[in-house]
Amino acid sequence: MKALFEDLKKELKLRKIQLSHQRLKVLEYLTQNRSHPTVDQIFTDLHQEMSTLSKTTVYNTLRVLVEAGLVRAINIEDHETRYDINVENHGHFKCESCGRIYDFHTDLDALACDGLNNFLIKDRNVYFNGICPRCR
Amino acid sequence: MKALFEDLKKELKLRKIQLSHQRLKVLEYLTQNRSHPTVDQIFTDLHQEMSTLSKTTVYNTLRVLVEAGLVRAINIEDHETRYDINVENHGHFKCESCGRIYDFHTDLDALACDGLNNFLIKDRNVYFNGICPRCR
DNA sequence: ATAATAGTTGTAATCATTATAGATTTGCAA
DNA sequence: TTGCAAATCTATAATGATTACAACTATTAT
Repeated sequence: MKALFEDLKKELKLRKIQLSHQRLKVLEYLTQNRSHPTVDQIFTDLHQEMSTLSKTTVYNTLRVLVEAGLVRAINIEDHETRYDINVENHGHFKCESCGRIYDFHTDLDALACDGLNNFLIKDRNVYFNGICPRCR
Repeated sequence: MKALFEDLKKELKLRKIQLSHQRLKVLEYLTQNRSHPTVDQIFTDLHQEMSTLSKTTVYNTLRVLVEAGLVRAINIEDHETRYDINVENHGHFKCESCGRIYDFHTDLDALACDGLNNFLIKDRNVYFNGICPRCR
């Protein structure tokens, strides 16, 4: 199911998280830009139409959204965190050549993992690296 | 199979990578400290016995070892890379409470992944987050 | 309406990592 | 062995993403 802006707004209301103008804009941006943007990309784009927006606010908002479980942080790259509105079960592939990050479907719950009895698993991430078809 | 220091040395020789004193020390450290140390931990510990060691050398050495495929970089945390001498098929679990990183066995190759036809997969990482048994 | 709380902003600080340049060591040929 | 080029190491400076902070603004509750 694609996460819809209106549904996400309801979700935030339910959790008693204030729907400020800035937060809604960031959330809307993420629903419209599913290419796993960085903070800088989000900030730069939104700054065009909201000249008073602060980068700190983008950081704060993303932290709130991640904590609320509406957004997923991707650390497939060592140096810069990316954000994904899609929190469903899926993996990420990063092309070493062009840097693009692709989603792929995979069933993480089906992944057998010995040695994690009695562990409380809250979050699962699968990151692959390699070369994408366009770059081969 | 546990990676043994002597075998790793041979592997480096085969690949024509110089076995400098510093590189061997870092490699030996990793075989003896399998708790996924950070650069800072490696540097601080080795600095005790090699007072002239530079942190830059630790960074350079780790890059060489990762490129040679002898060491795996772990980016389960956003802010600091950890290093693992174990490059076999396994996943990492990070406890949100105590910060410990656990290995767990899992067969990544068996992970079905739709949408990656024609992708050249070079590396697979699985990161889980949650609470470990000690902290529950 | 007013006070208290939450959110935003801009700047400064932090901190892991990388760049750089000079010093040292190593490998190899004469 | 000697000498030289290439590789490695070291110390310091620079970079750049993220966080801390303090003042300001908006929202909520009484």
